[in-house]
Amino acid sequence: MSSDSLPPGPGRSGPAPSVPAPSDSVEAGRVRPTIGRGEKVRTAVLAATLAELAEMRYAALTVDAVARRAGVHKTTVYRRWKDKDGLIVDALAGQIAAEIPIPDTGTVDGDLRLLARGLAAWLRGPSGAAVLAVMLSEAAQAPGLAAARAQIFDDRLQRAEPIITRAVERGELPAGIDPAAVIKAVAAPLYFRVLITAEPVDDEAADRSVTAALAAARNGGLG
Amino acid sequence: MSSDSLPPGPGRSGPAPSVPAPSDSVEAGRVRPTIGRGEKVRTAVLAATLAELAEMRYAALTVDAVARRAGVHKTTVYRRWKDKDGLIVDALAGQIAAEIPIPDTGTVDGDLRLLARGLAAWLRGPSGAAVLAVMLSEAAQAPGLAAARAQIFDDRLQRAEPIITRAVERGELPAGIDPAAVIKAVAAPLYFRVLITAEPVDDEAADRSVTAALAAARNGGLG
DNA sequence: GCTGCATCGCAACTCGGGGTTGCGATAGCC
DNA sequence: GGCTATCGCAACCCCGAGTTGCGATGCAGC
Repeated sequence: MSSDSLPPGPGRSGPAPSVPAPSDSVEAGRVRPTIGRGEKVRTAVLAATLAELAEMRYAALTVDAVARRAGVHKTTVYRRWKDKDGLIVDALAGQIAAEIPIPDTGTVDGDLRLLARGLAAWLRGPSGAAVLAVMLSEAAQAPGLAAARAQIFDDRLQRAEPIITRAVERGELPAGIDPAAVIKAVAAPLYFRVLITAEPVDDEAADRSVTAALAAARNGGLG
Repeated sequence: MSSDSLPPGPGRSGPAPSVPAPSDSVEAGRVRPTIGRGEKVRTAVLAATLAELAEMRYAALTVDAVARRAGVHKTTVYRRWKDKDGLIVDALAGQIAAEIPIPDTGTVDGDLRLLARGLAAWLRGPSGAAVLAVMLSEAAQAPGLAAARAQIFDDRLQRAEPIITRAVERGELPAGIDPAAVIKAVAAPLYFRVLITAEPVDDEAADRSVTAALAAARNGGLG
């Protein structure tokens, strides 16, 4: 399956192998930056992958369709990415960076409300759909994806926790509360709606989840 | 390669049509006067499907493997079920009947705690894994599965709501509360753990979700 | 026990998607 | 304008979803 497909990042430099050795994973070890044609192909294919993925049907995604959509030949895709999983992981890696904004309005209510609405919007959008489609597909077994999964949710959680710690400092929430538990309590109903009940994930749903989470948090239900 | 987890067993599912209609909806085109050999094949294939489903991911399930496991030829499977999706829907229809018990202990706390623990056990077990694997796969687009999904979760929800209405009558929870919201507040964190954070879904997690849901419910967070 | 019919086993097939290979065409950089 | 990496292309392999025709067999009823 997929194996390592690390996002290239800003600085990469592959030493020798002109002909991609098998260890030359996905596309990280490009010999030269090749900013000309190569990068254009790369972004086009990645965008096409996300577009196909946004249709929420992971298994229905064919490499040939992605290639055609990107105006590229199937072989070219396989020359740059090890396999379908690698391509998807790489495409999603870009989406992971597009984080949900962590607000700082001065009150927990405001912060959580904005956070929840941001999460709801993300879940509603093509990016969230694509990430969820892959995360919950059988491809989630792939090691690269397991890491990406942790990267998405844990990092996102960690970035949101200051909302709660600030609230505790302000006296809005009781000390001894578990920040992560509060964030999860906000997020869980929204994921639940998307994945299980197929109810709409709108601002109203976001607000309700915040209300419930705060009610629980203020009365010892969390932490 | 672990052994089959769900043998048809000495339990139910005799010749009596305990699960009558839903199966026929899938392969309605076929007349079925067969009660002798046919039923044995049917239960064997269905059990094999569940077993494969529980230990593998959805997309890795091959009809050939199911047939071999059931001691049957692939053609026979296709003669009884329209396609792979139909087979899976049918297999899961039997699992839907295996409900999570709805307790009645006399207190909301007790009821919800048992309910949550039952749900957690189901999510942990092969049946829950199989249902979730299919529900969240691309097969969820299939019309039969959309119906099955609603059947599973909505019916289950409706059966659990009396827990809350009883609690309101006893004065344990404020009137005007939304019973469905409370049940969902109990369930959502457990699904969240299974699907997103991959945290264990044990009795402790179940209890925590109940505590949070009740804290929210008693303080106007739900309803 | 024997026969008739439904069902099952089997092999051989089509179709499509994943993934590979060799070669020729081309576009970018120097 | 040349050099070389990259791309397009066609042809190929492998495997799993479904299909088909035919022969074998189990299960009635007699």
